[in-house]
Amino acid sequence: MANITDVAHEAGVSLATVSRVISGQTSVRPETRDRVLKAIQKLNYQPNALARQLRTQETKTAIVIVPNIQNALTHEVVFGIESAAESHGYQVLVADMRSQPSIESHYLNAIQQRQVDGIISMSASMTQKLIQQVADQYPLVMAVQDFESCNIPCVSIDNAAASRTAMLHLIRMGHRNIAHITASTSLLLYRERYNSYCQTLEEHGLPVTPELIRHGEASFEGGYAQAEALLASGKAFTAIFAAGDTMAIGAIKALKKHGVRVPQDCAVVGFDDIELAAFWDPALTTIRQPKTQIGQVAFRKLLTLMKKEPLLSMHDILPHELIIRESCGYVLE
Amino acid sequence: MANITDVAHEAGVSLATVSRVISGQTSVRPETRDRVLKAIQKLNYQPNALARQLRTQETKTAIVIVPNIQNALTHEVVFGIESAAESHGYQVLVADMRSQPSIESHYLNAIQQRQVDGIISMSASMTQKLIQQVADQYPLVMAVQDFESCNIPCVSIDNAAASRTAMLHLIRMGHRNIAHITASTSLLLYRERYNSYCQTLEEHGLPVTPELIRHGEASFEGGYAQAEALLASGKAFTAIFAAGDTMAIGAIKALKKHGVRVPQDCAVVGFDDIELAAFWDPALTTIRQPKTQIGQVAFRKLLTLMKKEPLLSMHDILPHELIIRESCGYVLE
DNA sequence: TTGTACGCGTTATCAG
DNA sequence: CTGATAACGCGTACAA
Repeated sequence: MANITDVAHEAGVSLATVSRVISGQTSVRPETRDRVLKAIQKLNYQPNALARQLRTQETKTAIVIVPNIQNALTHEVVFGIESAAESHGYQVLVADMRSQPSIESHYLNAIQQRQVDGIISMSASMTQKLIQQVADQYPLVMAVQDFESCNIPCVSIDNAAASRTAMLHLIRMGHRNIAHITASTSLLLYRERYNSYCQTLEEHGLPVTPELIRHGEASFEGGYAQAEALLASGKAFTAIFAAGDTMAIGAIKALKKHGVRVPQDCAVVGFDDIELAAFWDPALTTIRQPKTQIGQVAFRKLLTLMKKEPLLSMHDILPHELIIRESCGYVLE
Repeated sequence: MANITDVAHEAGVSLATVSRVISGQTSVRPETRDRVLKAIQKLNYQPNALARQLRTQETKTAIVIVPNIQNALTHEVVFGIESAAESHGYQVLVADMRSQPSIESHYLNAIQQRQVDGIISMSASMTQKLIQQVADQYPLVMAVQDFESCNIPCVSIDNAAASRTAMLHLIRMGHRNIAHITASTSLLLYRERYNSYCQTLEEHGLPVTPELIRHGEASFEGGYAQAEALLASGKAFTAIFAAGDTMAIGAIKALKKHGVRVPQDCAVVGFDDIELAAFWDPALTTIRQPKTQIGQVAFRKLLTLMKKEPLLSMHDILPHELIIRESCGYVLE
């Protein structure tokens, strides 16, 4: 494979000139430039990225850590990151924690070994202390997920407000016994949604019934199991607020299985607005996160960090949206 | 950030010795080794991957091209690739064509610029000529997808045999009017399934009805639209063989919407066995591809290519499996 | 067993 | 506008 010296030789110039032609930064005499370009063509020359990166000390690459790329939410955010990255000449490298559970060390290595210039993390499952340490040393921004009272740049929606939106929708439709299906509140994101659920209930003088709150796995199966547990508890409820669409969908399946009609007998509202939400039967009423936008903003934030420019804000809050479909029935404003 | 020279200085040895300690190849006197290790610890030294790669001329990285990582099938295969890669000390870089439609040039660049050592492609959407060219020059293996009469290493199931299995299941259950929902036969994989559908029908003296064969998009919506077209055609059918689970699921939804019960009024069999297949209502009877295994075998094949060892076989055919669930009713052997 | 010196392929500085 | 040359950080013959 041809290298820059070969090209220089072929074009009858010094390798410095070839470099100049490639970078296009400084001016080169048109005829010289043409000769070089011809030589590049002829030898099918491609600059060696490694050598360039070693020299410039930057890889133009960001790594993004995701809990599970299979997750529809994650995927859209990554899409946003990639589109923003591409328009700035950056590559992105996706590290899926599902494939490599010891990803902490893995991505730490990636940045310490200078293989990437920055990190976007959508996972909050490692210790806050560790990630804070990394964030102190290297460009890092959290997306979707966040930590409590920390000093790490972050892009997300206002989970408390979004949950409140969902709950108000349910309450406005006359529901008084509203159950909550969620995942582990060790993740701030679920904690915020849970707290907001309780608070909104209280604000409206509605009871917070422990039996109607179930924590489980954030998956189809998790939602299914939790809905069954709800049914088995014997406590009456006419609505479920699920802290994620997969759980909501699982719950709907369980309800249907047990002869509970959705939305007639029980309304369900989800969270995230994954692709399947619109296709499920009944179509899911849910809170939409601006997934692509979160990704784009996160990358731009990372970019200013990588350029060592000052951040305008530590935490960017993007707007959420209530998407009304079939699973709650309709409400006329 | 400390480099190897700093460590050498700290340990009072030459940088060559440090390098030896790190690689562990040649022998170093135990006390010297200890001094070096201490220095590494103290300075929190991490070798610069770029410099190392530039020097050794290999990145220990493979790139995998996927049409859409969101696809459940794709994702499992990638998982298999990653697990095999990890156990051999390789990293894998996933390039999603959805994010970067001009991926051809992209991955070509990646390997030409020496950023990766090999390629696994799950996409057959670029021209065969181009990919053949690349395969001639660099380590490349196809997975899941394939090209006709080409000379590119490949790992997949036997699509014709698998379709036959699905069709035989339907025929054995007494179906005589079987429809086929599939995607564009410009992809060999769908062409093989389609041909096998026709052939199996003919073998059993059953009619091949053009109106009962619909080509569309391989998605929920595609399957939905195609099933509606089937219904609208007025031709009678009691079963559908869908060339993909997403299409099968979309079709089931359309059938239900139009009052056709599955499996009582119409049986449906899918292809791939994606995660949702088991969770959909009714649970989908389908052909399972050994997704993880395909990935693992593909990586091992790539590895022998990268090591410049001879390939034992050009095309590895892995076994498929008929998974019987609810969407066809049950058959007693 | 250890150290010296060169080269991997670039970019950047400094003369000319 | 162009050319020589010094890094970037590492691995490895070769010599000691």
